[in-house]
Order: sequence, then structure tokens, then C-alpha cells
Amino acid sequence: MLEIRQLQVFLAVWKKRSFSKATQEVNLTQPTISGHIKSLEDTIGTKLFDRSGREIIPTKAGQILYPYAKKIIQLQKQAQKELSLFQKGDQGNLEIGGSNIPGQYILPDIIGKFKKNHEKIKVNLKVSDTHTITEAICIGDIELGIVGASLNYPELKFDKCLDDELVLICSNKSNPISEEEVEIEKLKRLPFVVREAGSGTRVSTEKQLKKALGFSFSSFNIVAEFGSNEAIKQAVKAGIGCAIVSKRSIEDDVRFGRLRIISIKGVKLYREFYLVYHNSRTLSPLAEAFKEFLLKNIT
Amino acid sequence: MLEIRQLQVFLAVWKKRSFSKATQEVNLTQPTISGHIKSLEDTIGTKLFDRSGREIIPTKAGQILYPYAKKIIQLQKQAQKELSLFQKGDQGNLEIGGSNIPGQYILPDIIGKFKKNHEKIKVNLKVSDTHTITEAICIGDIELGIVGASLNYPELKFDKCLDDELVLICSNKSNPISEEEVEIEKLKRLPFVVREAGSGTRVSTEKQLKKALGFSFSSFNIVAEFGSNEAIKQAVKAGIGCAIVSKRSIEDDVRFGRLRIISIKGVKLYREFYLVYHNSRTLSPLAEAFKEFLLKNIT
DNA sequence: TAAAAATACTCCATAGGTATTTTAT
DNA sequence: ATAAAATACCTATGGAGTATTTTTA
Repeated sequence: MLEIRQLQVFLAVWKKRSFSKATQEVNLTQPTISGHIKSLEDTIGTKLFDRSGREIIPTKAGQILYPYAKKIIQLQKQAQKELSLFQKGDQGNLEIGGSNIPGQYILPDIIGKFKKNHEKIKVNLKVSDTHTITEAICIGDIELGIVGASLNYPELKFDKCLDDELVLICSNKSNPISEEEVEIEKLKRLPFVVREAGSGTRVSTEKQLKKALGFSFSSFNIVAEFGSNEAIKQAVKAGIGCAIVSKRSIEDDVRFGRLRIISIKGVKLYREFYLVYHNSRTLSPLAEAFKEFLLKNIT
Repeated sequence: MLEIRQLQVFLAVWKKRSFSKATQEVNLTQPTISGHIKSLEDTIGTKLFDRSGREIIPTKAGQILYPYAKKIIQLQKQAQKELSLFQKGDQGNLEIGGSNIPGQYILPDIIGKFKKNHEKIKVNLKVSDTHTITEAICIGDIELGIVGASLNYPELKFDKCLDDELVLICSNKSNPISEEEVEIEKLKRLPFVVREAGSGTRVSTEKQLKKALGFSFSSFNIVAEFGSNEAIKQAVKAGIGCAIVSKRSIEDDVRFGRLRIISIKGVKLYREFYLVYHNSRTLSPLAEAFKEFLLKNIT
């Protein structure tokens, strides 16, 4: 077997055309150099250098070996370098995902900040529903995700990572509510735009409503069901009705006066988001770094 | 340092997705496999495989390492293979040389026979004067040579390898000699075509003549001096005169009746050829094989 | 419970060293 | 005579083994 160390010594001798000078290149003593060359020559079966006194000249066999040795050592170095960069987490691909709210309103911001400290990385953010993201982690397509529900996957870990307030919104122009605060009972009479049945957001919102109010959408006046949070926002802006949505998703719209938040008297609704990852697979250093960053910088 | 053995083990585990099955690939025991992977992981600083019970899954770091490992091992194998082929002497370049007579009339034949046993080799035959060939061996341009004189190079070895008979020739048609055999004294009166002064062949022929006859070209009737043996042959065929040349160089011409050999009464002239090579450099196995072959098959 | 990986340990080969001899200029 | 390579010999690291324990499906 041609050993890495021996090839390194071989290259050092090749470069210096001297056993004793090769010493400096590889930090070994001269007899050790002799030994390595000898054992290389033994495994190969021919002399690699002709040494008659001062003159060290590669033989034909040495000339054949040289390009291979060079390439092997170069690859070995490169592998170590790439691994160590990867290790430090400042290189590579960060493959993560988010369900709709986190994917659209939370992660983009955090990723932006994270990239300032990790300029050379490439980020791949998958945005889909909680179930799809969760599956992607199982398969190994992505390493981390933030999703809206903790599902029952034994091989995954769901860490609660932030609360999101759910708020009642209506259009700023034409809307069925004049006051800043409504009574719980009045909710039942308001026209509502909601997510489609079966969506994760719909399910968790209903759960929160039932917990906080004792009743849910089934008692509401539902005028439309839409397939995305953005669609709902557009509908509300158009005055079709009210909605209960993530506060994070309407911050800009409130600031610019396009939507209005109405308090529900005596009630605050929250929903939780979860950081998901595989519980037995090692996170790449980059993903690990992102996870730490996220937990520190999430608000 | 990434060791070759460790990379081999890494590839085996990668392929089999199992530590215990990797056993078959590399002929090591399972704990040894564990150990190698562990020490690889230690030098790199990350896990290369996630192992949770039965499932062995490469980590990101493992995926980074894989192509490098593959390439390194492949190169290492290839190097060994090429060296071993080279070693057997049935692959590679044979770089040899010959001075004019051996280069033109002796070596081509021997090379032809040698190639029958070594089909894959490439032969590079340099034909030039003795001095140039000798220099080429010193420099390392060629490994072996056959030349017409033993020069005083301390770093070279000149082994006498064959005798060549020098014969008197004349044209078969028009020629100044009618008999099959001439008296020594008659030589002085014959018209002679000779090699140019200073040529190795001229020098050694003169030496042989003086030794055998007591006199040399200076006593002859020289009608022309030509720069090559072939030119001399053409001149003789054209009836310009006689010549003394290597018997080997005119065998075909005699067989086909274009030239005639005349004996010189009571005298046989010989000249010697030498196998030259560097005395401290290792001959490539191919050159070594050729040298052996040549010494056995030369006649 | 069974199969696979990890651990503990023992042993030996060999990489590495120092001291010395040989070789060649 | 000197500088460099080879040799001899010692030490210790670590690679390879066996036996055993731990882990997980």
C-alpha cells in the first residue's frame, strides 16, 4: 500500500533532490526519510531515486509515481481544507424549510441576518405546509425546519421556539367594525374569511379559539375560505370580511394603514411554532450554527 | 492526516452502509472498522456517519469526504498498477540509441524481435555518431546505446558486446578486381572510397588496418570521402571504387548480387561494438530486459 | 431477544527517534 | 576531510486482533 506519509516524503525528496534537505519540508529526520523511501521502494519493487553520493536523481519509476503522488497529496489537502471550512460553518449549503407563516414572515429576516456573518454560504429555503416540511426532514432533504404544529414523528424532535399572536383584522377603509375592541359575542355576527378546512393554520387557529373562547369557526359567519394567508389578507383589504391571522404577517400592512387590528375584549390568542430536526442525525455545523443563531435572535 | 487505510475503510462502510458488512470489503474485523472511522472522525472533527442502531447514514461531512476518498483511492490503485506494469517491463517507453552501424543495421532487427515479446511498448531509437549517443546517455535522454568505440567517460560503462567483420567490397559489375582474393600489397593500388576523416568508423577502421596490415588509408589510393556508410555503398555500387565496410551493412546487397566481398589474403579485420549505459543509474526494467535480450540474441 | 456498534484490553508492526558507519566528492 | 545517505538499534504510538458490553429495532 502506498501510504500518504511516504508519498509526502517522496515529494519532499523529489523537490529538494536531497534526503537531508527534504528534512525541512516534512519535519522528519534524515534516517526517517531514508526509511520511508526505502519502504516505498520495497512495496513498489524498484528504486525511485538513484543516489550515488550527492546526486539524487529520480528513476523512471520515480517519474511515473510523481504525478500520482502529487495529485493524491493535493486531493488529501484539499479534502481536509474543505472539511475544515465546512466545519467552521462558514461554507456550504444551508438547507432549511418553513411552513407558511414562518417560511414567509419569519425566516427570511433571520436568514438575512445570519448571512451577514456567513457570507459564503448558500441558503435553500423550502416553504410549504407543515406536513411537507416535516417529511422533507425525515427524508433528509432539509436539515431544519420551523413549522406550525408538533406532529407525532418518533424520529424527529419538535422544540417550541416562539409564540405568535393571532389577531383579528379588518380593512381600514370599509369594515364592519367601528370600535377598537369587540365583545366576544359580537364575533359570531361578523363576516369571516378563513383558511381552507384541513390546513394546519386553520386547525391550530380553531384549537386556540376553542381554548380561549369556548367556541370556534363553526359558530362563526364564514363568508370565504382561501388557500393562503396572503389571499386572506387581500380579501380583508378588499372589505370582504374580517379574519384572524398571525400578527407577524400583517405588521407592514398595519404600519401603512391598510389593515387594522381589533382587540377581542379580555382575550389574547396565541399559536406556537416549532423548530423541527432529526433526533439522531448529526446536524451539519452550518445548520447547527443557524439553529443557535435562530434561537438567540428569534423574538 | 487522512490515511489511505482509513479512507479505504470509509469507502467500504459507505458502500455497505454497515460497519460489520464493510468487513468483507476490506478484510478487517468490525472493531477495527469502528476504530478507523473513529480516528478519521477525530482528525476531521465531525461525525462522518450517523449510526443509530441499524441505520448507517453518511453525514454532510461524509458526503463531502466521499468524492475525495474515492479519487484518492482510485489514484493510489492506478499508480500501483502502472508501476507494476512498468516493472514487468511490458509497458512504457524504451529509449535507446545506436551509432551509425549498430543503429542502422543491428538494432532495428533486434528491436523487431524484442517487440514480439513486449507488444505494448514504444521504442525510441536515436541514431547518431558515437559521441552524440554517449552524451545522450550522460544527460539521461536515452538509457542504453550501442556504439563503435569505448570512450573515457567515468560515469558510463562500456561493455564489449559484439564483433563486426570489416570486409573489402567492390561492385559486382564493373570493378577493378577480378579475383576472389587479393594480396595485401595490391590494396595500395586500388581506388578507395572511405568515410570522412574524424568519423568514428574511419578512426576505428584505420586502427584495425594498422594493426592487421601494418599500414592504413594514408598509404591507399583514396578517390572519395563520404559522410555516411550508405553513401559509400552507393559509390561502390556505381563503380567509383572499393571500400572497407561493416559486413553487416552489406549482407542484403551481397545476397542480391549488387556487391561482392573480396578476401584479403591471410587477413581478417574486425571491429568491436560496445553496449553503453550509466554506471550508477538504475536501468528501467524495460531497458534492463532489452539489455538482457540483446546480449542473448546478438550474433 | 438478536444483531450491530462501541468499548476494553492485549499484542505487535512500524514510524519515529539517536548514534554511528559507510560512501563519495 | 566533509557532507550526505545508510545502517543499527531503541521506543512508543497506534493498528489489528479477541472478548465483552452497550444499544436499538
